[in-house]
Amino acid sequence: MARFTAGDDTLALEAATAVRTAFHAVERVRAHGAQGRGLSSGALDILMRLSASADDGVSIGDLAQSAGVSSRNVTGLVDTLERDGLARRVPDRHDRRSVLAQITPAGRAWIESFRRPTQAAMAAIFRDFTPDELTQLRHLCLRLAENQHRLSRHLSRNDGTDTPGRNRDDGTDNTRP
Amino acid sequence: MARFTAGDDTLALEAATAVRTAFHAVERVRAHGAQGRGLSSGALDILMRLSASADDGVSIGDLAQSAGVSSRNVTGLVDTLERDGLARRVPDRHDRRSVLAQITPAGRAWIESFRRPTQAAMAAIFRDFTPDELTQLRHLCLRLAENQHRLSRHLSRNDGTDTPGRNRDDGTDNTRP
DNA sequence: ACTTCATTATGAAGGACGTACATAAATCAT
DNA sequence: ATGATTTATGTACGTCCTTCATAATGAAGT
Repeated sequence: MARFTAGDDTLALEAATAVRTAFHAVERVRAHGAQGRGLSSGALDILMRLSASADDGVSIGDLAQSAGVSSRNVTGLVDTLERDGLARRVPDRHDRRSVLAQITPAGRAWIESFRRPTQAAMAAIFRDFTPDELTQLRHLCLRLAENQHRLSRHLSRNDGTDTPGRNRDDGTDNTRP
Repeated sequence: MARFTAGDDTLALEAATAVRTAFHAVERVRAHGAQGRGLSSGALDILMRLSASADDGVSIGDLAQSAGVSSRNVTGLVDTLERDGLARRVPDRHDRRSVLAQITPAGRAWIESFRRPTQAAMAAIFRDFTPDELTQLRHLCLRLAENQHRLSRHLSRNDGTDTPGRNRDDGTDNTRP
């Protein structure tokens, strides 16, 4: 399905479209699996990152950078998690501007109980994928993300605006007018 | 990045997260490439499908089914395309309930001029992917989508509600309370 | 010490996607 | 002919994500 045009350089476009379709597919199944549990995909992403990180928390900016979204967005997602008691905010004792987000015990419990149905859903959607194929898919996707990161860094560096400054950017186009 | 927990059954979860990240990466680059052109990802998806289909148009429902989203959503996206003059609605002479969406010459022109910058962007984000890897990625993603489709069909069939009817569903959970 | 610039998180506003439910028109089934 | 079903869409809503503006804090130069 969706062959679109028959070119040879269309390969990348087709792959991109396929990634989009796959994302929607995963999202749909995940939403169904976590039904009632009511954590949306963005919030879940952040919660997983918190769960994987050190216990003293991660700053909003670092979360934004690793998730590849704007920091404003992460603020909102952490709001959601905090409202549900799955995460908390603590001040950063080294930089009082910064806010560290931590996962709470309730958050860990949530993940634990969330693991089973979600993994069932994932097992279903990844039916007859071999472990090799899984790792391959994961590897390709992460390379994609890495390329994007490098690319956006490159773009934001010489994008006309002659900001010679540091610009340790998070991959977001926040620098554009 | 994002190893999360060290299990063996976590592989699927990691792959799913990677797909999500890859999707965001592609979206970001695509948005940058089409900057000013202002077609959002959903609308673009529909436009591509229209461009690939027969000239007499595709019904809203068929579009929804193939794109894997609700038909209401497609209605909105076609609204957008129509407002921009890239698509038009024509009545279906065989079924007067149905509405066929067609791509307009302006739509084709848009795609033509959109092809170059977007392919440049895609080439950039797929840097150092071999053609084999591209097709592999595409293949894996489409298998994912196919699994989801089958899965949701299966779920909606015996989901408690004893609708013995035909239920030629589009993969959406429209049947749920 | 004071000023100036950079960064951090967040408030405010908005666009887009996507969903569920309800509705009108048209078709199908009996 | 009557009732059920399908089709698209109106209405209402939630979430994600963005940009711009702002207050608090840090860093650095004079």
